[in-house]
Amino acid sequence: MTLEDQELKKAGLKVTLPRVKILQILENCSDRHMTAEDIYQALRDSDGDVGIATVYRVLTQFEAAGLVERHNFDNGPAIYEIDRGEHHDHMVCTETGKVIEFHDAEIENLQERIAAEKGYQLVGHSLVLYVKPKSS
Amino acid sequence: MTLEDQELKKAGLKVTLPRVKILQILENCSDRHMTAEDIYQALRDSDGDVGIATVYRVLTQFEAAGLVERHNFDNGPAIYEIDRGEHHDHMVCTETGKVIEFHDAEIENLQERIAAEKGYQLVGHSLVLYVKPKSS
DNA sequence: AAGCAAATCAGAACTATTCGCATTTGTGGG
DNA sequence: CCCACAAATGCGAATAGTTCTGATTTGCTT
Repeated sequence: MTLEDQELKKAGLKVTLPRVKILQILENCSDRHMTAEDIYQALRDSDGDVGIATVYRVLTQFEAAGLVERHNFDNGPAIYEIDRGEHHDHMVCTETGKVIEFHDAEIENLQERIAAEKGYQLVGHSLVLYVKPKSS
Repeated sequence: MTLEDQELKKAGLKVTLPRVKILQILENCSDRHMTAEDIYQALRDSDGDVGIATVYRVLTQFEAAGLVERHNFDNGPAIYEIDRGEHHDHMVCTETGKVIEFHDAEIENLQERIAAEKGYQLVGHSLVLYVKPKSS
């Protein structure tokens, strides 16, 4: 029983081949941020016959189970990353496409305060900074 | 020559019926935030025969001309609003769908600083707070 | 090892948006 | 004021991303 198997069990999900493989791909990918299509290609390149529909279905379940997070940058496809329990926001380089994670406690606090000022309770947020290399 | 006509001329766009009507709809809509489909329906209800493709085309041109702003909330359709030149971010009520605008100079500054710290220059950002009524 | 619910596959369907092309519509020049 | 011509439009088809459907397979329970 591998580590991935245990994670799936813990999440109350049956341990199937597609699920294990997708979890491994997400854990081993270099920059931690992949689209469903990226994962589908990675599966295809390695061996198996996993349909794109399964990739989406599994990712949605993983999200519901708290194993991965889904983000929507601008208008492209959604990107997925392993949820390590450390909340962070993203910065995307408009020239290289590079994704950088960051966390700022002050911004988080201000968000709470702004919601409260308008009579609401914050339940979530999405913050993406679009940036370019300093000198260009 | 109406006000809308002048705005279009100033933006270097030919004054056509679809463009004038779409601009009016956006200016008169109650909460200032509409999807392309909303606008298409509003046109349909009033009278004319404007295709959905034209609605999208015109909105894209308006955006390029700085007349409207497009925003992508989560994974639904894009929403459009008249650009009054006052930058603001959005808060969306997860229960009522209500959209509330806000602006916070401090958050804006922090964003600049964070980008700079990582060696980048901020070129844009997207911040959406998902909220619910305080007592529920 | 058998049974059964859960998961998967392939392909169709769906939503949001854009494209191609034949037709129509504004606009500047005469 | 009218004409010509580029620009804009309408419609339907195309695309991208994602979800659904229904028949088949797979993994957990005993």
